[in-house]
Amino acid sequence: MMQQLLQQIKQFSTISKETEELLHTCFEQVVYPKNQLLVTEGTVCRHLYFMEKGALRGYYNLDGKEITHWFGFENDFVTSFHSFITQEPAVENLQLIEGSVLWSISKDTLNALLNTNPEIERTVRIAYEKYYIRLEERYVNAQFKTAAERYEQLLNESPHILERVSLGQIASYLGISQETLSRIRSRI
Amino acid sequence: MMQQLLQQIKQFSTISKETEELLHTCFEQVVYPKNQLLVTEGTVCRHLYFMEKGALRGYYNLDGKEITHWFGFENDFVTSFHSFITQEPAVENLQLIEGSVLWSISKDTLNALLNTNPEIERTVRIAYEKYYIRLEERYVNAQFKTAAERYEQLLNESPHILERVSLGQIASYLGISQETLSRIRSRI
DNA sequence: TTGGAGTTTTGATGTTTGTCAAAAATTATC
DNA sequence: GATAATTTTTGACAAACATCAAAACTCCAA
Repeated sequence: MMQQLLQQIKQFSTISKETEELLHTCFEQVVYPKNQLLVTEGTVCRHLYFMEKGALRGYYNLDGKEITHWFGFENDFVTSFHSFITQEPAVENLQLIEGSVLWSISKDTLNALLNTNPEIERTVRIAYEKYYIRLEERYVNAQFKTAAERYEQLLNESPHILERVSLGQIASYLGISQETLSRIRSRI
Repeated sequence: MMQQLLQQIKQFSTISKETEELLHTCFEQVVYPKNQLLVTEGTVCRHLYFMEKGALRGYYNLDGKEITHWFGFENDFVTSFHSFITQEPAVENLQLIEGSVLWSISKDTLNALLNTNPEIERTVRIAYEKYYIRLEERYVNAQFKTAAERYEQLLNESPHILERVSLGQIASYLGISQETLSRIRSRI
């Protein structure tokens, strides 16, 4: 039932049968429709989610425009990390862009797990390592490549994104205007 | 002697006297002159460093140009994180831009600590949380703010960087040409 | 199947930033 | 303290990208 989540966790670090049982009691399945907001700007995010199926975008408002700064898909752990970690109000919104199946765990429950189970502490530590270097890569791309290069990289490495997300949101994610992205596409 | 390092560690998570003793035996002080390379592109980075005093930059080569993508200063843990975590060859160089005092721990030693001491696992997990949200913020700035905004933010939040790093390196860090940065400065 | 909302493309024009070259200022070295 | 090396600034022009407006395309619901 939550095989997919457990499989993903085991990719970070092996866990015992007992820990596996424990996790079963701590995650709760939630199913939400397209456009549902998972996290809302200004409110504290108290849950971490594992995305079993579906897609979402993180965006924030700048001068009346929505800036999409990341996407989440199958097998991603998603939340407003800043808010979830610090328990300060989120500065971003997380919106489902497809009807989605998620597994939810609260901050309190996760903290209790971290306090009592070293295997989980280890798993989370390793997960952060992976997410850190993934973000680092994204940062270098964002800062030091041209719009066309960033688009081509997306095309090569994450073609699924392009099929599931509107052009305007991808342009925003790449940090360029929709018109510029359209022109880049027409000349590739 | 390594008070500064221990103090920084305790900001992440409290540790017992025994763990503190243990850490004493695992970190080694190193002193390097300005311009020394701490990590070299193409070689695997086997050490994590804590910077007690000094400054460094991370850069990589792109089309014959050196792109500086981050700086490290006092109280930062520094390494080529991608290489240190994956033990694959580094794609970047870390160069001291001042004579520096660092505390070094090898990947093997750290792994041994992580395997035997849950307090350290916890501390590292929390350190990653902090470093993750710090990087996330840097990412959003890089992608969605103008060059002038990024410079002003640097001016407000990290004026020490500007005093210790050359204009060319700051321009590179901001993702703009040196000439553009010079012009931004002249009109502020 | 058709009207309309939403999305994508195209055109014209302006702004920002990059590049190349040279001058000015600063710093290092003897 | 004079000279060389490096860093920073300035100028002229080119390229990349944004903005505004309108046209073309998609897609779904009545």
